[in-house]
Amino acid sequence: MTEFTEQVIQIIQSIPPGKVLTYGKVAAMAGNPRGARQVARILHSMSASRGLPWYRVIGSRGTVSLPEGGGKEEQLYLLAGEGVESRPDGGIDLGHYLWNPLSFGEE
DNA sequence: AATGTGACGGACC
DNA sequence: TGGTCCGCCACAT
Repeated sequence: MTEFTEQVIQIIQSIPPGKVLTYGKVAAMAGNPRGARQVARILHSMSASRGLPWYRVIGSRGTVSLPEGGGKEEQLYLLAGEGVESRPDGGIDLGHYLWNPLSFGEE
């Protein structure tokens, strides 16, 4: 368990309902602006971990990376349940739902 | 030890 | 506006 991994998990758990973050943002906040793929890897690996709102993490353009039938619908459903409306094409309006961390930096 | 891959991102054409 | 290519990093073969 690296520090980066811990940070990523903390950050994801800190995302409030109704908001989302992109892989790149999470990676940057965790201290590695180039670690988007690692974030993805962690999510893929830790998705089993309960309490981890993996579905609040989406692509940099507000797109869900999961393929249809592979969890995409579930993710959109969960987000919709928190008020995050996705467009018919599955895209999400980042300008409206992207979480703007005011003061993150403890723990 | 070397090579290939991927829940990604950004630059280019 | 859309499709490709390249860079990054950890993990699996």
